[in-house]
Amino acid sequence: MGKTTNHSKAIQERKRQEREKRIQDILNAAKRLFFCKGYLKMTMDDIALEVRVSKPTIYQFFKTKDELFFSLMIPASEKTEKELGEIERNVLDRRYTSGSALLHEIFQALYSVYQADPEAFRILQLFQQSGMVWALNEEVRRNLVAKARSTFSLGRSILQAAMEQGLVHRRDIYPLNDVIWALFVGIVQLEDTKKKEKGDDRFLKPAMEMAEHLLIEAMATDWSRTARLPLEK
Amino acid sequence: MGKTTNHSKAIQERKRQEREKRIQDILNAAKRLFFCKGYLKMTMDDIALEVRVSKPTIYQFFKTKDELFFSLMIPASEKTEKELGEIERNVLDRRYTSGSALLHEIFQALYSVYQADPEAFRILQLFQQSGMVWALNEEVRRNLVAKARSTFSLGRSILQAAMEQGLVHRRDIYPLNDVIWALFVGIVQLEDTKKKEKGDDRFLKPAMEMAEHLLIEAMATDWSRTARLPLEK
Amino acid sequence: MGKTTNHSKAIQERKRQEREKRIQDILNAAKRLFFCKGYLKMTMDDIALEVRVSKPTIYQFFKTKDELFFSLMIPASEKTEKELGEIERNVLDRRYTSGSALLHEIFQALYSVYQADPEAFRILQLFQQSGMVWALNEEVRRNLVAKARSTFSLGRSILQAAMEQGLVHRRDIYPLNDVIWALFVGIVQLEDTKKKEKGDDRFLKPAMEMAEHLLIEAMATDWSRTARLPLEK
Amino acid sequence: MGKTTNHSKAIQERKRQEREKRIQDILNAAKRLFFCKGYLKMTMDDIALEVRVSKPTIYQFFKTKDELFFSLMIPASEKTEKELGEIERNVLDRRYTSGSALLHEIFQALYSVYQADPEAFRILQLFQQSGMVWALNEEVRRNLVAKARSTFSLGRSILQAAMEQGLVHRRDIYPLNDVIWALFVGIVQLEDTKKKEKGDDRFLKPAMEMAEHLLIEAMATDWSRTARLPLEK
DNA sequence: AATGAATGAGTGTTCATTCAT
DNA sequence: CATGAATGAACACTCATTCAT
Repeated sequence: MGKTTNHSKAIQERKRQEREKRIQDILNAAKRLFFCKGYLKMTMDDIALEVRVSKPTIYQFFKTKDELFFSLMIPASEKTEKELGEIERNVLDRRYTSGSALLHEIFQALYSVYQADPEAFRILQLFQQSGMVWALNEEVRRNLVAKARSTFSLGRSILQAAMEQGLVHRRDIYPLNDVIWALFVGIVQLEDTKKKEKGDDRFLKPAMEMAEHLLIEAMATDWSRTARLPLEK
Repeated sequence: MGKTTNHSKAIQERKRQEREKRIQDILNAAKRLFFCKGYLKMTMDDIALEVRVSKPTIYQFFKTKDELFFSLMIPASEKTEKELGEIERNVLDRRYTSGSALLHEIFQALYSVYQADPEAFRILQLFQQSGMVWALNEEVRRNLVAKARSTFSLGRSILQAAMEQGLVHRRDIYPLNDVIWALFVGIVQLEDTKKKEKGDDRFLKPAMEMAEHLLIEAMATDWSRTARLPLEK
Repeated sequence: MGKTTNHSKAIQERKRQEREKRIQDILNAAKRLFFCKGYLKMTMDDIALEVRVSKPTIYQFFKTKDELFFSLMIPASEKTEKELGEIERNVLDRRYTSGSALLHEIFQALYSVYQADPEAFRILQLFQQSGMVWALNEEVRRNLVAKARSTFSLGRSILQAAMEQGLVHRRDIYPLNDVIWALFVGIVQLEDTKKKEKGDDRFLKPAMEMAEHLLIEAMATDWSRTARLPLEK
Repeated sequence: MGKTTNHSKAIQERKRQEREKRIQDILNAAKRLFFCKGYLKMTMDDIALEVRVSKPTIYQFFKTKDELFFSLMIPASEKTEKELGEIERNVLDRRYTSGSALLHEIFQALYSVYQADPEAFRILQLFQQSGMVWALNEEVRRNLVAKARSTFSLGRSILQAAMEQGLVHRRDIYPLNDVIWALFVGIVQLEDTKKKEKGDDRFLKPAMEMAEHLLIEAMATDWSRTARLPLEK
């Protein structure tokens, strides 16, 4: 009997893995197609064809097209939360000795999220910005909005602590947080547009570095007076 | 005979006006619907229903859906060009005595474009960012891309002159220009998303001001050393 | 008063002529377009554009699209009737001394109708054969059918007389008449198809001559025994 | 296990058959409607309604309306080729001892194609003659034109051999071939028109026989001198 | 008489989603 | 589980025809 159990356990495990793999295949295909054709122009047929699976099979894993696309965004969303959560912990533990170091880390965090899964990141943006969010199920949407809220809250918390520790100049936290986020997102989008047009993304990195520099100059207490001159050629 | 002429002239004039008005009505409805439902989800039927006109009537004025939507973007695009063009002329004429004044003016310009027609502005962004540009006619798209290019080129030209005149710190112009534009666009989008969620836009102004402040601090030569402290509460 | 009358008469006359010309222009444009695009694919807009007249103006002269196209066929139809009528009169007057002469004349008649207005001739065929006739008004259709009937009746009458005069071998008149007509029409259509494909109509004439030859050989009493051999190379 | 295999095989077979039947139903409905309304006036809705199937179901089997209608013509086209091919083989094998026998066979062949599927035959004609061919896909059209070319070539080949064997009088092969084809097609069309008008096709057979007779008289070497008189009543 | 503008009623085609097997 | 087949509901775009002027 033990044997049987082990055997069937092993089988079950294999099945689970296959299932997992199938789901991943579908998500990857969906992601790829999302960028070739856009959300509305890409069809379930397209995905099914790409994964070489029948359409109903996709519906076995995802109740609707919307849900499928929501699933695309989860990893990026969670990684953002994780990365910012870590920075928050660090700043609350007073691990940063300068504003520039902190800001660098924040930018690194956001950038690493983007790097880890650029497409997921852009999907997240696009969904939010294009109003597609409103086409989603109530449930799916609430989830998405909750995640976004939590991310923003994390950002404010970090800034709050940083100001209290004198790492960055004091400012109104709400708009400051918005501006940092907007700056990052704006660059990603702009460079994304360029990439689509010109086919290369060599502009993203310099823009990111420039953004980080400007932000540090404007915000970090350790930078303002001393280290400026070398930057000017 | 003079009477007749006047009469028919008057009639023609009225007809022209009615035509113009009808076009405006269509454009307005399209704009509104664009934000309720998005480009692809909104149909020509929707528009026709809203304007209380038959579908073919719309096709009398706009050859295709694409063309209709392109028409939506023209005013914002042209206003941007005009405003930045003026600033360029001013900076070439050395009318600005400080970097902060120039940067303030740039932000004002962009902001005024946005204010004049917030929806058109967002459409412009959305089209570019969502890849819908690629669904447009070759001709329409080329036009759009050309406009964007010209705007960016204008921005770089302004920065170039400003650096040469010592108004702003020297930096690599390309990414700097990108970052400024991205910052502005990012804020508009972010606040736009918020607005959709919460229904008010009281967050836009503070974010804009914050962005301007940060930019001036980081870029303007007249600000760096002296005027910082008062800003910190 | 006489003067006035003359004057206004002249004006009326001019107007009538202009009207006539306009109608001709419309018919010509319609004919041309009919062959470029086919009946259903060609639109009233197309015609209006080609004649540089507004659409309602066309409706002033032709109640419906159908009527317009019916008008296209009238001349060919009438010419056929006239030509065959003349041959009938000749044969009844015993003007033909040989079957070959008569058959040659019949073929000449049909061919001349075709030559006079090849497009009208083909329209006539196409309408009949494609079943478009059934889309026409009852009235218009009846007219068309009546014309066709009269043409066929004329043909039979000619054959009848020719047989009685010993010009052609005796045969069942109904199918014979049909076969002659079918042969002629079949050639026109076949060569028409070829022309569309290859762009030249140099095949029509030889085919016609061949058809005439064969018909004469098979039908004419004056040919059967004697004149065959020279035809064989 | 054998059972299972058999079972699933049987199921698959049944499914294939049902599919085949559905396709046939669609083709039949299309054919019928083609003659009621013509190609352009008949809609996919009409067909769907007739087959009592939803429109998308039709699109599962036929990519476009064009393709559907092209499919209508294939059988007739292929049967023509097959029948003429057989005759060609026979004549090359010197199986025919008289021109009249050969010509009779040719007419029989064409007539049998027509009989097997009169509507398909007429569609073939109509498409070619109405210029609808030009509305088809490049690919579909090329296919059609190729088939037609091959049929004509076959006809010429037969005539060539027949002349060389002294079965028929020597003539210019190209126009002769055209004339035979035109005669046959012309009769079908003419009688088709009559049928539509009067509702019966009792005129087709006599006309066909008359055509065959005339052709044999004019062409066959074995007929010319002797057997004529009995034909005359 | 002539026309600019308007429209009702289609067209072919697509797609997310659901069953029956 | 997986799938072939089916479909309701749209959608962009067209066209013959009619008014108001």
